[in-house]
Amino acid sequence: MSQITTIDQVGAYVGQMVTIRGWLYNKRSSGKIRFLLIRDGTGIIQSVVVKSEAAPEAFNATEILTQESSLEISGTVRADARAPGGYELQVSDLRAIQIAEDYPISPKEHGVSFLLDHRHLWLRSSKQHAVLRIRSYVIQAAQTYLNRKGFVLFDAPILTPAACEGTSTLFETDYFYGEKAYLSQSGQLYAEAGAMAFGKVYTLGPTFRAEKSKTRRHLAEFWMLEPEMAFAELEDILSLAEDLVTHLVQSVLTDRSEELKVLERDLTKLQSVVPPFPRITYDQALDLLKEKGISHPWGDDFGANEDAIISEQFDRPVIITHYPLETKAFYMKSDPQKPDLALCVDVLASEGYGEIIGGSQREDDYDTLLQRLVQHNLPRESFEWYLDLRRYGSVPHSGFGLGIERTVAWICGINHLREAIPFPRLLQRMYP
RNA sequence: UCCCCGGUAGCUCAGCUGGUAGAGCGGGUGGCUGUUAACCACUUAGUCGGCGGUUCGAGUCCGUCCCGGGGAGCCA
Repeated sequence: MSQITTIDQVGAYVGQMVTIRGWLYNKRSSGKIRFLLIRDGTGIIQSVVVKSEAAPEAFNATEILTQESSLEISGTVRADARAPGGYELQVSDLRAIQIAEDYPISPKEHGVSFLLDHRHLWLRSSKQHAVLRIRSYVIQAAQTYLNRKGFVLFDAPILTPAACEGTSTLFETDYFYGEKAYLSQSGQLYAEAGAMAFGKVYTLGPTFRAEKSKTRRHLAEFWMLEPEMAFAELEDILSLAEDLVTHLVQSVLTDRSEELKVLERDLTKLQSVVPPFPRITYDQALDLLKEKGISHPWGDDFGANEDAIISEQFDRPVIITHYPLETKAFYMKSDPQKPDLALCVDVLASEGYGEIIGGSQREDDYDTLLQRLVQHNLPRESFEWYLDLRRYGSVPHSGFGLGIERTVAWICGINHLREAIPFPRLLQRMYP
């Protein structure tokens, strides 16, 4: 048996014999010469089986190989411009491990519903593969970035006793002894406790929303990255958000160019994602909408349409701050200059991808926070621990949440969040 | 919860004003020594989402339910 390697490494073995273990992606036959496209998770390579050159058993094996059959294949690596990827394998030996039967996903077109029913197999196709590799890389790059800045990974619980924000609908489940538990919609409140302990923390994990959202921008289960910093004001997280988003986009551009190519992503759109991002206030956004002929009442949050029109005006993500306080969550701090505004931020991705970041400076005064809890009809008992953070050494602090799937979908240029997570949880769909 | 669109072969779809279902792909068989979603020939393939109604006759019209997709609201 020759040197076992992976497809992404074959360039180092030109002229040598190697063994690849993988699956049959597609095959073409022209009688006595057969072309097998093999994938192994790291890439795809074309293998050429010529009757006069390969072992007879190897040539015969190509006969029975069906799409997605698993196999082990040995041959000489050759550079050839005719092969997709630039290298091909001149096959001398081939062993089928398992013959796949009636693989449902053909290289032709399929509908969304069918593909989602076969998500466990759909993951193998090259576009999905590229998206999920970029997802993996985005999460890794975000963590590397934050770790380097001195942030501590601080995992928040998923089972929580009550609403974090008191706004959205939560998934409810049974806890012990008749108690109820709710799936977390945000790790933020816990991250605030972490910030008071460690200074700078971030949570990273799944969050859950039980709203019956039925759009391409919503998932019932999605991943969120939530940095939280003590001794930080709104301005500090605006810089952090801008810097983090830039870092993610530029890192993918340099380190995941192959995947972006598979996705046929317009790179110029990503290349322009560099500081400074435009920063406008809610009031300025209203003016901007008015210029476009849209009158939006002061006090109302923007809908999908407004977000799209605002972000269209810029070639990079836009930072919107100072929304009306009354529409926002109870923990947001009001602007001392204009108390009816919140010290908060939304970052809208470019190209109409919508909100990828939402954050704020947090209310750090005990009495004000308590008053706001009451205003929002939230049960004080559930938040005693949270109030403690303002009793014992309260400091100005701020943070935001970055939606992983929205960020990945935007970077990849795909039009639905369901492709940005391995197994999406949607309103009508929890299988597979 | 509301609004719009859809459900016909394993997949993607066509099927006009009602007259007993068709193409491409896939599967199968055969051919081809450089294919690129290969190609060529032959072949296989259906409770037309369910139920009820109108009609001599319903994939087609009506009612109703189920399932899916897109959007609104909510938000990452």
